[in-house]
Amino acid sequence: MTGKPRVTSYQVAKRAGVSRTTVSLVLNGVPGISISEETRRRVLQAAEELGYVPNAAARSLVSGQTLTIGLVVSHAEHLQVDAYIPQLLYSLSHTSHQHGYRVLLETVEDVSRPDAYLELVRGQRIDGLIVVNIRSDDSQLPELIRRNFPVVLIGFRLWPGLESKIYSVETDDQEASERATRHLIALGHTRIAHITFSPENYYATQSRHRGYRHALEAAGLEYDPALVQFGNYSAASGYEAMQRLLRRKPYPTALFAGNDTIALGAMAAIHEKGLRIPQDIAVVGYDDIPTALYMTPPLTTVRIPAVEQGRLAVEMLSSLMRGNPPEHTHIRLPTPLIVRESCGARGRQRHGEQEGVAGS
Amino acid sequence: MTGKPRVTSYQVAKRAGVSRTTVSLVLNGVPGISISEETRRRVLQAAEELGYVPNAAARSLVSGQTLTIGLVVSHAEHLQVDAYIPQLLYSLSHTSHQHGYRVLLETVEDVSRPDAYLELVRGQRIDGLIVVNIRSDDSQLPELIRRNFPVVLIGFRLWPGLESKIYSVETDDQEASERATRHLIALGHTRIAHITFSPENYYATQSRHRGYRHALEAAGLEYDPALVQFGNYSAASGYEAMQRLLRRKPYPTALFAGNDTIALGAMAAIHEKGLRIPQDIAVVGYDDIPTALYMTPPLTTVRIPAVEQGRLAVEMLSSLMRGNPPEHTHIRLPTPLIVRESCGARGRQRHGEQEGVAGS
DNA sequence: GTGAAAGCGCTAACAG
DNA sequence: CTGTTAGCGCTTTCAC
Repeated sequence: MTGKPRVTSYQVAKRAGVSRTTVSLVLNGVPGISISEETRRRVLQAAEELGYVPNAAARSLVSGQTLTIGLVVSHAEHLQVDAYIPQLLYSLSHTSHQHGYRVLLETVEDVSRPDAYLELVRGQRIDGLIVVNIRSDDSQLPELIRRNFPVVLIGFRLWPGLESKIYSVETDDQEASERATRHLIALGHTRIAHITFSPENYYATQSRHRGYRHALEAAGLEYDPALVQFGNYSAASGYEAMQRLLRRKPYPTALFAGNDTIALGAMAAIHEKGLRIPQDIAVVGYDDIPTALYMTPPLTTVRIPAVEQGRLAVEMLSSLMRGNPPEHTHIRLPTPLIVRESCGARGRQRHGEQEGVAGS
Repeated sequence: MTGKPRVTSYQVAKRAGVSRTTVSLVLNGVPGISISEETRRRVLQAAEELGYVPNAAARSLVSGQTLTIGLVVSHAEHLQVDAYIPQLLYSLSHTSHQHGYRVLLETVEDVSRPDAYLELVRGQRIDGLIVVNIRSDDSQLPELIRRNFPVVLIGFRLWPGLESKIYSVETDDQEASERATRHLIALGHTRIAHITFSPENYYATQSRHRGYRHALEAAGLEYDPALVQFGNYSAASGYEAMQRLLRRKPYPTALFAGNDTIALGAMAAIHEKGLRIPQDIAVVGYDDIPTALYMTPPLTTVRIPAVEQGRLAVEMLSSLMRGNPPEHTHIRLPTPLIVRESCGARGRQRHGEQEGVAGS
C-alpha cells in the first residue's frame, strides 16, 4: 500500500558501507567515540539521501524516553468558546517544539473520564505532563506527583502538604480578583455583580469568586448572593446571566465578569436593554484576551500573560524531564489590571494609546 | 527516581500465574482463541491491581501502528488570536479520542520549517495526518498523498491531478464569499471594501478574495484595489486596516471582512470614527465564531461548521487508516450566510431570536 | 575505529 | 487451551 519500503538504519548502513552500529553512533553524535571524518560523511549522506528518520517506537523502547509532552486540558469545552486556552496552547506547542519535544494533546471533557491521561503515563507514551485547568477533584495527579513523575501545573498550586514537590506557573487569581473588584469600589460602586463559570471542581472559578467576595467585605459592602450568577465561560452564558441580573431592580451599577468572553456576552445584554457602558453599568473582565481591546467599549480587564505562562511551563518541565530540577518550584506571574473604557475610570480614547495599569 | 518499578506484562503474568502470551491474548481480546473464564478473570484482575498499561513503544514497534493522529496546523499564530481553529481543534481532539486515537499536535509557524511534520511520518510516530490551513506552497504533502499515506485535508481541495487520491472536508470559500458580497450588493451597496489576511501561500485567503471580486464584477461594479486591505487575521490588523480605509473619502458603505475577528477590529475602528453600523457602514464577517452573535451589533457572517468539519475529518481518516477507503473522497459542507444586524438587512432584535439565513 | 550480539516490551507464529 | 520462541528497529556494551 505504501509506495516506498520503510527505510531503517540497516538500509543506511548498507548504503554507506558500514554497520548499523556506526550509523547509530554517527547520527546520534555519541560523544567520546571518534569516527573517521570520511565514514561520518558517508553515513550522513546516505541518511540524507534515503530520508532516514529513526523509528520512534524502537528508539523509545530502548531509551525509555519518548521526547513527548502530554498536555492535559480539562474542561476542554473551553476551547470552543474562549480565547485564553488557545493562546496558552499556542505558546505551549511552540516552546515545546523549540526544545525538541512533541506535544500529545489530551483533552478532557466534563463528561469523560478525568484520569484518561494516566494511561499516557502508564503506557509510557509521554515523558512529562503539563496540566491546564486543574480540577480540584482530580485524585490521580497528587499520586503521580508524589511518585516524581514530571508534572507542571498551570494556573494554581494545590494540595497542601505536597508543595515542595509541585512545580507550577501560577497567577494569584484571588488577589487579582480582589484588586479588580476594589478598583470598581474605588470608582464609587456599591452594587457590583459577579458572573462566573460553573464553580464545581474548578480552582480558577473558586478563587475569582472568593477574591470578589473578600474585596466587598473588606470595603464593608454586603455580599449579596442575588448579585452572583453562574454561567459556563461562554459568551452565551454571560449574556443569559446578565439578563437574569437585569430582571431585578435596582440594577447593579457594575459587573465583574469571570472572564472576558462572559463579559462580552454580558455587554451585549446590557446594550440590548438600552443601558450604557460604563455610564449605567461598568464592566471589568478577566484574562485580557486579544479581542478585549476591540470590544465596545474596550474592556477593562485583568491580564493573564498566557504566552509567557506557556513558555515558562515548558521550560520548567523540560528541566524536570532532564533530571535537573528547576530552581524555583513555583513561578508566580503578575496579573496587572488593564484599565480601558468599560470601567469608566478613563474617558474615551483612541485604541493603542497608552493603557492604564491600576495600582493595588 | 520513579517510585514504582515499571509494570510489564511479565509482572502481570507472574501474578496471574500464566505466561505472557496468555496475558496478551486476554488483554487484547484476540478473537478465535478461547481461554478459560477462570484464567481470563485472573489475568484481568492482576492487570487491574497493578495498573498495567502495555508499553506503547513496544506495542507499536511490533504492530507497526501508533494509534496516533498527527494534527498539522499551519499558520499556527492563528491560535493566539482567532477562534476558528480552536473550535476545530476541540472537535478534532474530541472525536479522535472517541475513535481510540491520540492526537499529536504539530503547529507550524510561518517562520518554521513547513515540513517538520514529515519527520512524524518518517519516524512512524503517527498513522495518519489531518491538515488544517493548508499552504499552497507545501511541496511535501502531495508526495505523501501520492504514496498513499493517510491524509485528510480540512478546508480546501488542491493540486489538480491528484484529486482522486485526496480526501478532504471542504467548504467552498469562494462561492460563500461571492454570496456574502452579493448580499451586500443586493442591499444597495456599491462601495464595498474587503479586508483579508496576508494572501501568500494561503488558500482560504485567496478564494475569499476571489469570491468578493467575482461578485462585484458579476454585478457590473468596478473592482477597486484601494478598497482592499490586507491584515493578518487578528482583530488588531482589522482595526488598522479599517483605519486605512477610513482615511479616504468617500467612505466605503460596506465591508466584507475575511474573518469575524478582523470584522470585530474593523467595527471598533468604525465606532471610533463616530460612524454607525450598519447605517453608515454595513459589515459582514466570515466563520461565525461563537462570539459573533454578541458583537455590537451582532455580526452577519458566513458560517463554517467547524465542529462538524472536525468530526467528519477524523471519521474519514479513521477509515483510511483502517484500510477501508471512505465512500466519498470529498465532503463539501454548506456555509450559510447568517444574517444578523451588522449588515442592515434586518432591524434590531433580541439575541436568540430566529436568525436569518440568506438565499443564494 | 568498527562490527557482532544482546535486549528494551510486546505480539504472533507455532508447538505442545 | 497454554507456553516457547522469534523478531519488530534501535542503542549499547563488549570484543576484534
